Amino acid sequence: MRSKPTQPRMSDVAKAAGVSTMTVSRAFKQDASVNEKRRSEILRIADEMGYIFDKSASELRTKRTGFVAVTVPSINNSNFADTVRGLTDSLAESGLEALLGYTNYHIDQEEQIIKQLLRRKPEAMVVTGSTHTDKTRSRLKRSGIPVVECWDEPHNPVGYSVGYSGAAAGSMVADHLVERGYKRIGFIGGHTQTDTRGTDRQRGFTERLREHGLPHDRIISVGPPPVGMAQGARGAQLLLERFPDTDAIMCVADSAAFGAMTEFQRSGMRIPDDIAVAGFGAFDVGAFSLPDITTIDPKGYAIGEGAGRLIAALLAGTAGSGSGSHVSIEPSLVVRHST
Amino acid sequence: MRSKPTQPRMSDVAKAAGVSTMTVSRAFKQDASVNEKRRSEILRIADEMGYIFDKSASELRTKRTGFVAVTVPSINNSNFADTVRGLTDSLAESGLEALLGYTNYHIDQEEQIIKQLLRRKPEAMVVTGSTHTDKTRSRLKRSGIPVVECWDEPHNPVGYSVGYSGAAAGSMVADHLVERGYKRIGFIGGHTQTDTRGTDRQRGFTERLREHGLPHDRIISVGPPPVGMAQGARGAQLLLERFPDTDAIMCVADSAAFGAMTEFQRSGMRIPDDIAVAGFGAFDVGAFSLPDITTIDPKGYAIGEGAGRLIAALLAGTAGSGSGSHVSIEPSLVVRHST
DNA sequence: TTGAAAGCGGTACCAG
DNA sequence: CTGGTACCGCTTTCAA
Repeated sequence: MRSKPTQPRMSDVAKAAGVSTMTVSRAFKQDASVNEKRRSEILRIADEMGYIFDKSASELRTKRTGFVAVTVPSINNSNFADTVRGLTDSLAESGLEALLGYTNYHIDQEEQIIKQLLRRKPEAMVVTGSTHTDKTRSRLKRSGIPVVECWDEPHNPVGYSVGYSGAAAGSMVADHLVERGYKRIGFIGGHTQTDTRGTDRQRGFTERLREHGLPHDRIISVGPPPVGMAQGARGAQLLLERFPDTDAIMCVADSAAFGAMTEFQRSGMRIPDDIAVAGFGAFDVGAFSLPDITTIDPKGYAIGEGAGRLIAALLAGTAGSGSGSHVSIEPSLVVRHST
Repeated sequence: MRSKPTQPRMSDVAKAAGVSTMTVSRAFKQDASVNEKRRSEILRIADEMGYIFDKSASELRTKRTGFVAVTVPSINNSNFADTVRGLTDSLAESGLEALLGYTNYHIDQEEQIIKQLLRRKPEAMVVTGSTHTDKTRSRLKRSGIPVVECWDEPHNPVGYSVGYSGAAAGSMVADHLVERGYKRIGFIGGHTQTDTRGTDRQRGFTERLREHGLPHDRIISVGPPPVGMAQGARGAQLLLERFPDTDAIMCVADSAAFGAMTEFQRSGMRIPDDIAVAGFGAFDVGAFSLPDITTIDPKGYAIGEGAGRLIAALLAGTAGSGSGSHVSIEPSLVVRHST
């Protein structure tokens, strides 16, 4: 039985190496001036002792944490996963890490998560969407660090933003369906209150239908996000009950589109002959399904990458314009066989 | 223009509230003894000043960070997402947070991530799988904190573990296919070197085929993980080239199974009449596809929950048995129409 | 290139 | 219930 299983500190390493604590500290820095031979010797000894650098102590003294906090609604969504990858990759180039929190699509949970993350003093903050509680907004504004809102084009931005207009994306799909000759077109989405980005798409979609002089009231709401396959299937049932002569629908996400499409197929309908189906998000499932599903590619990786680059520039003081600037990422229509 | 935009410290709040720093510190703790009226007053003032508690300083002094580090291969996989949810939920009951890192299915990346996470002094560490670099193993062992390996039944455990035998899961599927009368059965999976958990399933699967006296060499390897829909589709093509008379396959994951199944369907084959398809993971896509896909439910949420409870017990000193104990989560077969 | 001392912002500990 | 003091482990600063 060992007497004291306490972790070694930097001073313990210093003692073992016969140098001062400062020299050990320098040995652990990239560019500090230490005798090279001595440095490798120190690192060897530290490793041997099982020394683990204490980030809390370092952070307290340097006031640099080297990380960016990120909040996403869900960790199981390929769009947000792409954004996190893009962000992680681009931040890595500046030696920054990303620390992830997830909100479950609830702005109240977001408030808690952001509060906790801010206590760790991130160098910048990336959040998803532009709908936040008042407390969150004021905390972010007062935090003194760069804030980037992703996946949206905020009307009332907290700071910077990287994304696209969800409404514009919705109208792209509407135009496409109208061009294809569909006349009785519906939309399946989530609750207007909670699925805020989905509601933007819906608004752009139905608004454009109206401009084309088509009915735009065939809207099915299937509950709070995430709007997945089960919700899409349920939405398809509701649509057939309420608007049985619908000839095309857009779903708020590809997962829902797949759920709806397979539900239609189960009831004997053919896609797109009996009903056309479009989605959003360019998820894998819509690329491999039978038929494959027309969708919008929102460029999730590019959004994350853009946010990461913006932050790197801001922290390096290389930023161009002033606060509140927006980086636009243009989504693209991907036409496939379901329409 | 303000002169000094520095964030207020606890002592600033104390000054503003006319109390000592200690009293403010106590006001911020759950169960500390402070005059209730004074406490709410202090919290109000702190909020008004935009004070943000400094976790680094607190951690340094208390040596408690209140978080558990978790590494998962991918953030875009519903199985791991379930585990993270289960873990987060159960840790929350003990007032602990989960901090997430992801490894991209690479043990070298895992080594880096774990090194970084350990510097933040987590109270415990949850990792996915039981394959790690030697450095990672020794770091984890020397860290002095509880370590839980998830999603596996390690032969050579680092500490605790919560999961199931991948091989046993594989044999369940083999038994099912044999029972259904299939004779020429294949497997589509990832590289043996990198897709370690998938390889466990494959071993159990082919081993059981051998025990049934059936051919067990119809193995298609489609590259490193993640083995998704594209890989499944490619695997289906390769299978038809190499073993055209195959009458059933298991895929290492439902995503791959869906990719393979739709590829078969595109080439005119019917499922399960021309070929049966089974997957693994109980992903949504296999529940809504046409036909729906027979799979194994690995109970990802339960794994996370189990790990969280184990950690909570260990940190509270309420743990039962000694080091190296394993919590078994039994996966279940979900029979659907694709077999 | 190296070392000594002070201090980052909280909290353990002890006194009142 | 409240306050004073020392100190957590590392790094800034200054001197050698």
